[in-house]
Amino acid sequence: MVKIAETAIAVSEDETGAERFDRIYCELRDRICLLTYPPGTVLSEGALAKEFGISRTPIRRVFHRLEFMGLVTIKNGVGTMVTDIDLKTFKQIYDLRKRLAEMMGELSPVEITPDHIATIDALVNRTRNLADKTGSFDELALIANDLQQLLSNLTGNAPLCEITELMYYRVARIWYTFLPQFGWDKAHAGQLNELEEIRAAMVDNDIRSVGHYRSIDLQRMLTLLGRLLAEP
Amino acid sequence: MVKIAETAIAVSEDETGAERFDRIYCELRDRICLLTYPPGTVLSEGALAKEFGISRTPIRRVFHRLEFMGLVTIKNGVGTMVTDIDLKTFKQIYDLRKRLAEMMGELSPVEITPDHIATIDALVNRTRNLADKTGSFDELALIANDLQQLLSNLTGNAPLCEITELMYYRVARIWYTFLPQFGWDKAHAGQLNELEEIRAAMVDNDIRSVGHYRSIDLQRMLTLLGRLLAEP
DNA sequence: TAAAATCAAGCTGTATACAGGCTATGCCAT
DNA sequence: ATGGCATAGCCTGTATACAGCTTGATTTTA
Repeated sequence: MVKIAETAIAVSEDETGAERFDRIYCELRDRICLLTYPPGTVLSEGALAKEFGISRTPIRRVFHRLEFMGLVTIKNGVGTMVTDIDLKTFKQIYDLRKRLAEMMGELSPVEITPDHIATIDALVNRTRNLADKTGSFDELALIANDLQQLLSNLTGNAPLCEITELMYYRVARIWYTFLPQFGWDKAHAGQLNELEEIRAAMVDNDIRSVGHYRSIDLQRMLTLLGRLLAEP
Repeated sequence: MVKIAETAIAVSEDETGAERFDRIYCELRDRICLLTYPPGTVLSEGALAKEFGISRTPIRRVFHRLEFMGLVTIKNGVGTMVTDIDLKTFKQIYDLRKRLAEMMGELSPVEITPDHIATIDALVNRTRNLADKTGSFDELALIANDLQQLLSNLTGNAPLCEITELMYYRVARIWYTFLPQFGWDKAHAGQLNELEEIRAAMVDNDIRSVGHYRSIDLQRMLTLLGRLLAEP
């Protein structure tokens, strides 16, 4: 979760080692994706160890995972730096994600349950409630994260889930960077539209269409981005 | 194997930390993929640390990477065990690899250079030389590894390379397990055929066909496997 | 005899001290 | 004044001792 305060509160007494690892990993990942740590930020093992009240060892493990996810670069003697993604790679990943989204409906799709519908309904409502809260890009990003997680669960092909998630988090903050440039109304309307389209497809138990809409939305992002880069 | 002796010799004096990490990582990965460590094998940090003449710390880092690659499972208090892949997951990954192979020719394909041709020629020759060396499944597997690496370099889409490689190594040993059941002649002829088809496509600078042939070969493997499982 | 509790041995997880690498600052020589 | 160099301070990398967990054998008890 994403809010730091909440996370701190949520720490249970009898937390196991793996749980703590996941908690800290998600925490740092979200800080990077929400630009709390913008690209170029130097993360110190020692400082974070002190913040979380543990030693450097588990923090190092989290760092190595973040490095594997492509979110940081670890350099001996220098530090651990939040990566910056160039536009070329960004486009490549979006191309890839478009294809992966379409696969979602084709490789081992799962039956859609009322739980799934309830989840997407909640996301639609959260987004609707943001209609007049101009500039709530953070909340928009959190909804996008949850949508990604929901869509991940719509295929029984576990490796495809993994890969989709990997690519999502690798570019999430770049998307977040450009969000304000689209303007609040456009960004909000776009996301609401995608959510409603996906919801409709889910109600019809038509996962192929879900993937199709997702793919269209990724293409839309690429088009918008290209226009933004051409204008100035 | 990756013979231990050779590896030991190959260690240069001024090896950097990252280089040593890669060396040990590749070594253990290959031992797992070539079934030197069959599924279920328990790997001990202490034992391997002693073998490589270092402490447990860097070995642990390698273990965590292997876990991320899906090749081992680390359990606190128990040990680090080589994973076993069920057939369902195996099929899912092959389905995924088929799609990824086709993307190779579509997403940012690179220009094929004489170097690439030389590499594929060498692989074809190595395979031809195995014609009458019945049972050299190890060498066949090593050639397959090198082919995978070559194909990875035929797309400029780096994330696609990563993912393709990830999925390859995750099922490599399962493929290797079934190889003897196909019989030497069939296994050898199949691989030689794939290599020659891919070579021809590369000579024509037709990466799309390269991916297509690769995809066909993956499908052939799935079909053969299905037949094997149906017979007994 | 059988079931339950105990203990021992092995493993990974953590903390910590120390070694090694990088960088910037400041001094010294030119 | 400036270029080169030494050095201090930070960082990550490594080694190691210890804590915690799991499992299976052993002993105890009903």
